[in-house]
Amino acid sequence: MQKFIDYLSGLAKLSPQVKSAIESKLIWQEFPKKHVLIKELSLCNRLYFIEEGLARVFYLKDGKEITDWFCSEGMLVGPVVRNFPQKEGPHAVELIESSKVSSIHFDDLQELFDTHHEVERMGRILAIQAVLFIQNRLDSLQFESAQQRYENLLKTYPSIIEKAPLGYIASYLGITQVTLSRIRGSLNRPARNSQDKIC
Amino acid sequence: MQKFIDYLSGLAKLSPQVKSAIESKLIWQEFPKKHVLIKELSLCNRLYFIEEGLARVFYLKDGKEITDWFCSEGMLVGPVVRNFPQKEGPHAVELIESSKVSSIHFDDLQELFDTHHEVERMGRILAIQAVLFIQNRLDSLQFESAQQRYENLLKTYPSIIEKAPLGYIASYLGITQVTLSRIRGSLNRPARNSQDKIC
DNA sequence: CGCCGAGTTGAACTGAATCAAGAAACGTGG
DNA sequence: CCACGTTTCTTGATTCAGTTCAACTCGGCG
Repeated sequence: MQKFIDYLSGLAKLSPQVKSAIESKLIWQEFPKKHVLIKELSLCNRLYFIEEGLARVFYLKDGKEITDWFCSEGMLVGPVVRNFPQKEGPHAVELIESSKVSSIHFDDLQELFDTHHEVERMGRILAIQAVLFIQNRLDSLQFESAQQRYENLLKTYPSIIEKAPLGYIASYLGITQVTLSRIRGSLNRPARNSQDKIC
Repeated sequence: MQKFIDYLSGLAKLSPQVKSAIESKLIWQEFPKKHVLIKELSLCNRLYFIEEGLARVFYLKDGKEITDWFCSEGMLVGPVVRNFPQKEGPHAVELIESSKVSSIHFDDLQELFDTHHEVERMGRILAIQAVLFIQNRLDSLQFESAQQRYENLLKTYPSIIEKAPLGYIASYLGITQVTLSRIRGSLNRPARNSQDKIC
């Protein structure tokens, strides 16, 4: 719970009384692996913060599950990211690992926005961060090859690659399982030339 | 100038005194075609609103100009979109047509954020809109073919296609001029089958 | 033991990039 | 106003990354 507050006050300065106002609205929960944290983002009325664990945000596209986000420790999930007012499609959030989460009701958040200028500012900065984050993904999708994108993910979020199954990662990267498998293969094989004697 | 205020108050309710506080900070300018409105987004200290005309935001990538945004009437350009604090690369903004713009200094904007909760909220909502906008582009880049993307642009912003040269549009869509030219060709040709006698 | 989902591998196919050469349009200066 | 070079656009041939379809492997589990 403290982590959540710390995260938020890292975005914008929050006075002690605002912090405790936020804190009084938070709840803390622990859920097992595969728990469905949010069934449909558009109907979801809580904003979650992953204290520990790993979740994935996904949706159905032509009958296939598309992962469009992994939420690891210290990240937010909820209607803020994809949905404003309450529009947009049926994105769901499922836990990949058993996880500890803090959350706040959207109505409470809205009230905090109304009553505290500081919170509103925090919300603005949060949204701007989201812009920058997505901008990054856009650039990587536009200019990098599948392999480069995989390597970047490997660099920035190695934990995701260890924990999430291949198919999820592939759809997050915007490629097929098959391609991702080949990339992995080609990433391992070249090493042999120098050291191993396999032949 | 009024358009700018109207646009902003369309995002969040602004009281008359806040409106006039904003208005007092605005300046209005007119520039000819090809005028460089912003040389480097990262150094830019004004937020512009296109009242009339058309601009493009672009940057250099491996020696090539990449257009990453067209700003037509009723849109904002400036450090808000791509740059927060003052980081990020050398994005520039050039006018494609002669244009009329309103603008506000970033320091003034910051002051308005500080002094008026309403303005802060407006800023938050603006950022969220940017998130949704980019999210859309991301989805279209991930799932749509070059042709679909072109057709969508044609539907949503036909004016851009009329006014901007091919190369700009292509790099905005994330494809080459060559491909875009072929798409155009294939979009015209099939019509012949039904009506014309060319053979 | 055989089934099942997850991952790997092969072969054929495809959308778009690249390279390269023309054609059209667009100033700019004589 | 025409001749010129320059940029913008079109078209063809080739290449390549990544998809699709399909078969096959492997570890786990009823």
